[in-house]
Formats: sequence, structure tokens, C-alpha cells
Amino acid sequence: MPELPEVETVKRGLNELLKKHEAKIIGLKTSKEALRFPYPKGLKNQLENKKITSIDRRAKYLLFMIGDGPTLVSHLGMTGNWRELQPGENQFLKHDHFRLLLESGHQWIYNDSRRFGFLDIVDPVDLKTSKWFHHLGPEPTTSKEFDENYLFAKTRKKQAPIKNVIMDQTIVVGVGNIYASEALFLAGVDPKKLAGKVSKEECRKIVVSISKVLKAAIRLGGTTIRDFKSAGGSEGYFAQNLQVYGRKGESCFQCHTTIQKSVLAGRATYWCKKCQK
DNA sequence: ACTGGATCCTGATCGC
DNA sequence: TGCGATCAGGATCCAG
Repeated sequence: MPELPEVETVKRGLNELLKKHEAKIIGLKTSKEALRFPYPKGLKNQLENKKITSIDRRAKYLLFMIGDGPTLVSHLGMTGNWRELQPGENQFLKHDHFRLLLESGHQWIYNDSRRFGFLDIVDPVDLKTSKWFHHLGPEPTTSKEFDENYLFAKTRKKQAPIKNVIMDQTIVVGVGNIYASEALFLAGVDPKKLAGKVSKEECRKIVVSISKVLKAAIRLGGTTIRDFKSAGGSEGYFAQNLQVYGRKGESCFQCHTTIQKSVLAGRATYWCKKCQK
């Protein structure tokens, strides 16, 4: 489900909720089944009676900040999501795995049908060097580091297709399978092109396109393919802006050539063979 | 050292 | 309509 724009959308939704009421945790419930990893030990002790001060994001991770206390890290995997229940509401769903019970009577619920997501507790002082974050590349929409020189250097001597490389979170974070195809269409670069053969000028276009497409998607609340919703419950409207993803056999909006689909590193890849070289 | 495939899991959709 | 096969927005692990 969630690439950078969707995670950012969930983050913003939760922060909106924080403006309406405090989020002091007075209890929590975990499902019996583990998520991708077992729940961390001491979760209850670390979170109970603490107040969530803000929700941040790094790459595709949500960070529930608790003043100078421990940070709750949430990765959504493919199908993870957060929603709020109002005081007294009890509309629980299949695959609700984790609930934060707040003093206000609201509940924040983590639902994840495939359980590829996970939760962890990290000391905020160690955040950057923790096992989840130490290897991550720069943020594509906010980091100055991510420019054409950076991408050009990182792609030299690489034999993998450029699409695989921009989805590599150690190169640049946040780009998943949808936005990789979309950004390469915008850049006019064939996703199958070997990264080492991508020119400096193409790197410039790719960098600009990644940033552009992610920002545009954030503005529209992400992309809802089947079930993505913000924490406030609304769908994302970027799906109507998709140029190639999911459009196999349909006509390119730019040149009317038929959109192609193939599989790269096990992931569906869409492109226009006329617009992308 | 890289690269791609298998893998974790459930549910929706495809194709016969 | 029914049912098995395939596919899905992520990321790690492992073999070649």
C-alpha cells in the first residue's frame, strides 16, 4: 500500500487529530499474532501514561514522538494503516492488531491484513543510527543531498535496471513500485535501462521527476488503488493522475502509444516505449 | 560484490 | 457461478 506520499498522508492525518485532542496513552492492546516481527518487549511499560507530542516521518516509517521519551516506530508494510475511533465507538475490523487507548476516550488502531508491517520502540537519541534508519538514503523531497550529481555517482558501475535502483532505499528513500514507474515516465527514461548507462542529464530529470511526482501525490492525499485511506478516513486522489502504472494496453496520454508492462525484479513495471528511451 | 528470486501473509481479481 | 492460479503499494534473506 504505502509509499512515501501515503505514509506522509497518514502522518498528516494523525497530526490533524492531535490538534483536536491530546493523545495521552492510558493503555494498549496487541493481537496474539506477531506482525512481521514480534511486538517489542516492554511496549506497555514504555508507552503507558506517555503523551504523543507529534508524528514524524522518515522514509516510509512513521515516528510517534513522545517528548524526550521513547519513539514508537511504525512501518506499514504493504497493507498497514492507522485510523481513529471516537470515544465509545467499537467498530473493530478484522486484522486490527494494535490499539492505543487514549485518555480522551479515542483509540488509534493499527490494521494490517498481511502483517508485513511492524512496530518498534527506539530511543530518539539513537534514531539515526538505529537498525531501521542507519542505512537509509536521503529524502527525495526535502534533502539537498539528493541531486543529479548524487544519483549519477550512485548509479555508476551498476548493472541493475534504473527502476530497481531508485526503489533501493539505501540510494533514495520513499520511492516504491507505483512512483518508480511514474517518475521514470515523467523523466522520459526507460525503466529497463541499466543504471550505469543513465546519463548525467537523465539523472537530473529523474531526480526532478521523483520529487515532482511525490509532491504532487502528497498534495492529493496519496494513491488509493484498493484500500488506502488517510488516518482521517479519506481516500487518496492521485490514482487519477497516474500516467502509466496499471495502464497496460491503454493509450499513452502523451503520444497514444500502447502502454507496456513487464516484470523487473519481481515487480510489475509500466512504461511507454515511445516516450521513454 | 551484485542481482534477482523466494519469502513472509491475506484478500481481491483473473481466467478457464 | 466456481475454483484454483495469480497478483498486490515492502523489504529482507539467500543462492548463484
